[in-house]
Amino acid sequence: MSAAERASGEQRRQRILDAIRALPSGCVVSYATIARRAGLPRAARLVARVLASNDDPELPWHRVLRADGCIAFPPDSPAWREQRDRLRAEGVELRGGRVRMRRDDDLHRLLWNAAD
DNA sequence: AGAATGACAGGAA
DNA sequence: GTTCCTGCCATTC
Repeated sequence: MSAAERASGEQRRQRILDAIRALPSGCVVSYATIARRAGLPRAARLVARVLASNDDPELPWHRVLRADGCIAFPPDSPAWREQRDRLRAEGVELRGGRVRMRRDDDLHRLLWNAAD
């Protein structure tokens, strides 16, 4: 088990927030990718919890999507539209209700893994 | 203490 | 491509 996986709840939360803050504008990744980046490869749901309880307005939460490219909120809900708008403002378009991110996700994972 | 819940994932069918 | 099912982590009933 890695050091990150042995970390306390608060430490895990900070690692996850750091991983999200590292996302550049226009870059979208999945919850699982953030979890991996935080050293917690099985904690995708924890990432969701952390985001749900986040209060930092500077956090680029809108760059985190489900693995299938869908926005995690209920379709057409206020939160869903807000996330779509924020993404669109960064040049990320939704096609058929989802973002084309197969390649991107893999690319960023590879870049991050390569950097580790 | 056990069950239910949620901004989830990955493999199977 | 899809939907379905099982596994995950932590919190809340």
